[in-house]
Amino acid sequence: MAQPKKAASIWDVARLAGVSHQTVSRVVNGSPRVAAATRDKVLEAIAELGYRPNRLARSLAGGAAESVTVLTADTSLYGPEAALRGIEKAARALDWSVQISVLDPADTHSDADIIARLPRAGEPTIIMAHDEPGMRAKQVLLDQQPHAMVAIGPYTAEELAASPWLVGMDDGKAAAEATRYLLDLGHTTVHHLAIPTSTGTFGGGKAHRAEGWARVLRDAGRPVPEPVPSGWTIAEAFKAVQPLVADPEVTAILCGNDHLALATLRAAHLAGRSVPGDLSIVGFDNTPFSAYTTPALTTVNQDFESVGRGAFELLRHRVDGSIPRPVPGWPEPELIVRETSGPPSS
Amino acid sequence: MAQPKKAASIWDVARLAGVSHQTVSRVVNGSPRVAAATRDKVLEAIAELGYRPNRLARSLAGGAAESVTVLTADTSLYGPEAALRGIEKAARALDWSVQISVLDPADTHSDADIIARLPRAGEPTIIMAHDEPGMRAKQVLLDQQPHAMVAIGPYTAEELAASPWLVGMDDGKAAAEATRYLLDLGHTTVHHLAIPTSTGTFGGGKAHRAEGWARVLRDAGRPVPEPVPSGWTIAEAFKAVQPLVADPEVTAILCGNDHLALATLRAAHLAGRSVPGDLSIVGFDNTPFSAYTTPALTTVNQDFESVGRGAFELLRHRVDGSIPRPVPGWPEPELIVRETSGPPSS
DNA sequence: CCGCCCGTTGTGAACGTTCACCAATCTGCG
DNA sequence: CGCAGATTGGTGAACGTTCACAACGGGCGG
Repeated sequence: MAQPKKAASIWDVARLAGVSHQTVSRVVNGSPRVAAATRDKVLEAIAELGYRPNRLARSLAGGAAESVTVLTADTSLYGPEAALRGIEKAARALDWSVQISVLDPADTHSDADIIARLPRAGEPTIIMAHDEPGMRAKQVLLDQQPHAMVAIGPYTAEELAASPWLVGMDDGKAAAEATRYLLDLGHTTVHHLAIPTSTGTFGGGKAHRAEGWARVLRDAGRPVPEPVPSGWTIAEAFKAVQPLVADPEVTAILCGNDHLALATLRAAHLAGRSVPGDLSIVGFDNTPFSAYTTPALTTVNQDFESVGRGAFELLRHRVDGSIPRPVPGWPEPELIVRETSGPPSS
Repeated sequence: MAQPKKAASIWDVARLAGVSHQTVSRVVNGSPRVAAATRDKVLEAIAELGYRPNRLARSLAGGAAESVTVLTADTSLYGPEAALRGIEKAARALDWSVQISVLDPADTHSDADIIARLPRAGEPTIIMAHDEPGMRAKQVLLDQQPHAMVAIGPYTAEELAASPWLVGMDDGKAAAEATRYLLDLGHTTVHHLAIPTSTGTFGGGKAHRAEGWARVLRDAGRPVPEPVPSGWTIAEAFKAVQPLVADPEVTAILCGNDHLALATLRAAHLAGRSVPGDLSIVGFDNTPFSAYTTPALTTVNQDFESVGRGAFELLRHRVDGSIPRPVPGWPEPELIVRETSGPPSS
């Protein structure tokens, strides 16, 4: 076995089993309208030749897609990486193949560039990119193949209910919870080190982290400090957060994700401010390392892997109406209090 | 534009341009044997219809593959994740598509399972999995399609030279360098918190981290303590390393990667041992967070992204002989001394 | 002025599968 | 014993592309 010969096709199996190619196709696809005896013959031939159906030909001939393309902004971020993992797992369980395509802002200027990135028209696609090219890609897909796309992102329950192609969690609510927690601890206000958003440094939907944070402060009648914009990398965050940690008035910082929180922790340490004594720091995402920093990060747990799985299920439903619409089921974001948060020093 | 109509095919373009489908094919593939006037007509038709070649049909018809499958163990590990990023970037630049397939030990028992995981026979594949199913997958591929596969892993320069389908770095050498550094600092010996390997807790090739570590100790005539096996997760590492940090005799620990090092750092902190005063800790990989822990991790930098790019280039060369064999070009692993290492307290 | 060759274009057959239909063979019932 | 209806199987045409080869036209050498 295992010659470098050409792979067996459906015709080879048919010849060996003494049936037509169509019968083989039926057996392979588990059609009920084939006699048991015939099925056995075919199965035997399949085993003998080591036949495996050719995905390409299958899709070409208009069969089921059995393939997803994941359009993502950056696989080095924890969120997308975890969601991708969830998608891949779910896809693998059903024997779908997963394509990945990174939407680099550097070479994604026009809609044409985005269209060119799509492997083929109608290819089922999950998009998780909240930056500018990502939003544009979403729009393009929505125009071209709304039935074969799903977008992952931070959305409120209402937004999710309104758009059947959306999947995600309400980051705003989670950020609000974290902010309220810090306020309850006795902090006068909470500062925010923000991740980049699609529309600049601030804003986006109501479900964005910065929005939830600002909402709580406003509702509580507290001053709403200007959020400090950071890039995605820890190095950028470290630089951006300097003025914040240097300011003794600042007693609590809500960070856009755990990487930014780590940078903040480090910056605070170097600035000689004790955490949580002088300064409380709260992260976002519950990235695996966050339980093991010193002190351990207080953060908001997010089950991105489940969201990824949910996105895949929804996509399947949309692309093939016969599958029941999945009920979005994953844990709500949840604040995990560890060691970087506490009451202000007085 | 952007109707949900069916995508234009090569025939549609041909009809509109008033030429044959083959001529369109020639234009699309940049064949030189097409008159300029004809080419323009075709190009115009292409633009008007928004035609994009169908990858599936192209591969089916025996054209160039333009597609790689990455077989990996776990995308949540920094190494594979970074290498995948490198592969994806290189592939995207050439407009290849990237498929990803995770080799889960849980559902990869027999060779048949592995074969089933390959999208189609002859599909160019890069494999980066050093665990048991990974090794088996490598063997299967080597038997079936040696010309269309490349494996990434820790290999010595000799191993790399001997096997034209191998790509990687000599982790053993890097580990040796780190160990020697600790010895030079004055430590009597160095302990090792080891990542899982293909063959159990220890061993594998000469280029494995644990091998390089042990070699240096032996050569220096130092006691070679039993390496402490850890799983891949930080939680597992944290548990596994407890006896090590509790033992006052232990003054230096080389960790199999930065995640294990972070766990060790945390464990040492909780055990009341100061770092680097009582205990030196050295990590591996220079994971992005490692410069921002407190104290900052001394570690070994690895340019996995470049390795990934190199693997892709090699694969291209192997699958299409006309491309020049790439010279493996990426930075050697390099020790980065930060704050977690120092002389023993004595 | 004829034939040859080159540059250019067209024709037909793959590739491996599914889909829509049609044909043959059984079953059971009147 | 015949016939409707179910059950099972086969046939041919798609899908969108490339490959191998044949055909057309014009320029050039003899």
